[in-house]
Amino acid sequence: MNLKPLKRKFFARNTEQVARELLGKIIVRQINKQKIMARITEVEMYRGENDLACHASRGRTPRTETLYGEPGHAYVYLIYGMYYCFNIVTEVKDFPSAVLLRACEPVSKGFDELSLVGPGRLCRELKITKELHNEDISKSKKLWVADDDFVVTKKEILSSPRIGVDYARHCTSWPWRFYLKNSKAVSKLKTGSRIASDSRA
DNA sequence: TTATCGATGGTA
DNA sequence: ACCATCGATAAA
Repeated sequence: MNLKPLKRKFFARNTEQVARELLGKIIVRQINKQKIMARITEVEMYRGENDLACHASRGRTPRTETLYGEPGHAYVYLIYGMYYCFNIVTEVKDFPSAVLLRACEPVSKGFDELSLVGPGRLCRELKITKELHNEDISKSKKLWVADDDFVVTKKEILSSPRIGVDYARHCTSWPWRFYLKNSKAVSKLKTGSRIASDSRA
């Protein structure tokens, strides 16, 4: 398994391309020499101030400063008072964009099949907290993404609207959620069935 | 099976 | 007053 970190160049590209290529990669979380690993199965992209679902849609604030910073840094924030969400900043400095990691399937032992599904659960299980906010994951010893030479073809990737952004008006329907068709470890909106627009290729 | 609700705190 | 969530519970 190739656990070398993806470099900044990987993240310094078009956000959709980065989002799609992150699928199948491995998140490595190292806590004193102990590595927890998980394969990315579901992501969402948030791009620019014109994306009403993006935290930067209301401009540059102390909170969103990291989104405007160098690509390859972690944007970690607290949601609903009790969960963290982990994003990776993309593109170029001063343009706010990132990819939210929504679900993984376990690579390390000791995880239930679905315990890493959902952005809040993923962070809880990988122990990603505000301590890692703004961490440079191209250089970090605590958190990075490894290529693992895992091959994902275009056909294996599906897209849908993003989850939980009903407030984002015309941006709500943008198909900026990407996930692996063949993975069980993707979030479901309603019990049993995947959401309607999941069928697009 | 689907719907609703409470926990809990940073942000603007 | 929101909110890129989750888990529990109730209703049907």
